[in-house]
Amino acid sequence: MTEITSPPRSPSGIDIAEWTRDRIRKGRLVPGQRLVEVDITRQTGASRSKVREALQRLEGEGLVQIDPFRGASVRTASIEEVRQIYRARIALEGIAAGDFVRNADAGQRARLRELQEKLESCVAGNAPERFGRLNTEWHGLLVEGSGNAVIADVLRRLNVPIHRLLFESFYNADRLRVAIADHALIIAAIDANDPDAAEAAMRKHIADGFHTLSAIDHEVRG
Amino acid sequence: MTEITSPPRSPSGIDIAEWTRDRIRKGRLVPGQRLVEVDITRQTGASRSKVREALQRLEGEGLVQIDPFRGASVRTASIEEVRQIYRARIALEGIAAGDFVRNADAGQRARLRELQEKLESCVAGNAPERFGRLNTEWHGLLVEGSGNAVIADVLRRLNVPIHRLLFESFYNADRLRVAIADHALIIAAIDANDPDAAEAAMRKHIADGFHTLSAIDHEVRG
DNA sequence: CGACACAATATTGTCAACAATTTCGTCGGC
DNA sequence: GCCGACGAAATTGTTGACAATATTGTGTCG
Repeated sequence: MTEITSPPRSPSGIDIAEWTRDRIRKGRLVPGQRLVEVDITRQTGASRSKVREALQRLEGEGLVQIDPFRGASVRTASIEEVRQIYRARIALEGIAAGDFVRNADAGQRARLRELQEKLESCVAGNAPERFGRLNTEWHGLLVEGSGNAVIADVLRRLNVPIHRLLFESFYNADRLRVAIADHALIIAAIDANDPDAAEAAMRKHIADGFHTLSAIDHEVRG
Repeated sequence: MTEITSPPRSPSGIDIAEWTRDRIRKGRLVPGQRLVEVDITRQTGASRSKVREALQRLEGEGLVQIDPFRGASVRTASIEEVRQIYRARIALEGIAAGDFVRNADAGQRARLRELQEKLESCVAGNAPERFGRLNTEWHGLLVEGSGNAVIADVLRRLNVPIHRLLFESFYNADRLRVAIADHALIIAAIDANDPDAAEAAMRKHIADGFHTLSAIDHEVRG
């Protein structure tokens, strides 16, 4: 062996797919918005070929929709699709909670409790945005601790179309308190080393989250 | 209104992504195999740009892996990844079985029973390939009847990397009989209108499928 | 014979130009 | 004022050429 093989450096410039993904996540690009190739070209400095490849990739990931001769637009999730996504979340995060009990190490358990305390500190201060971020982190940590990268990846993708929704419900102080109580139940089941109880509690937590959402939606539209 | 708006016809030629996806599913392209752009160009008649866009899309779908300056190759699933995929299947097909009880109409229930009878006819004839196809259809119909297109889509993607594996286990006659018995249990739960029992039976069915697989793998490699 | 340097080839990365199609604005008729 | 025809602009579809990198082949030296 002569030399450490240098890691193959990426082709060049910034990754358009990542750039776009970020802007969708941050809410800078709203659902339904059209993604004009030349605009992205101007804003990123990349050529159209790269932009087109990135958009195709994003359609593969299910983030954007491409219509012939009409280009790409940020995919919109209908109410029915949101329901279906939540159903998938119930299944996946549920089993992940059970697997967290089975597989997570002490450090991950500790970090989960730390995050929980931070979440609790948001209740008094009424900080919904911060709560939303920490909540995302909490759920992410739980899935990570389950030791299943495939499920983690699927959940990341499923969450993108409903990213904004995940934050909106936390502007209601009651919802915050209920969510924290749910988390506490899940953590209790984890501490008791009871996978089934953890799974059941997580399922209930997410189902409640959806019900809160549909209530909001009903209010807004009705 | 002057004329029926003609559906926007697709740009041109065949869809490279679909063409490649098919060849992967059919086993014509094995995991790890490199996908050279020019080769696909020659075989499909498309230009390289379109091939590149298709490959990017397929990487977005998780079917292929693209390394800088080395191109695309059919993604290989490690044993650990297969385990994780099965864990996700347990969660998703489990909840789908429960939702089938809640949402499927009479026609879908009838078709499920029809397929089951066809599956049973394979046991005597010892037709593993046919059994594999019908089995895929059976599981597909169940998810379709659950009324959740999101879960159906996720499962389709998850199944691609393990497509061959799904067939291999059925070359064992015992496994065929066990699988059919599992299906019968699930159908019994459906007929009894018991979602929880259906979910539990489906979970067990898929978990058993994975155990059979790991046994085969152990045998082959050990 | 094996290891290394170096050239030749194969393959991927990038870009700009042109063609096809949609979208938008304008104008005339009723 | 509304509707359609029609042309201009905007946008996407497609292709080919060239640059950068990796892979393979070859010959020389020890």
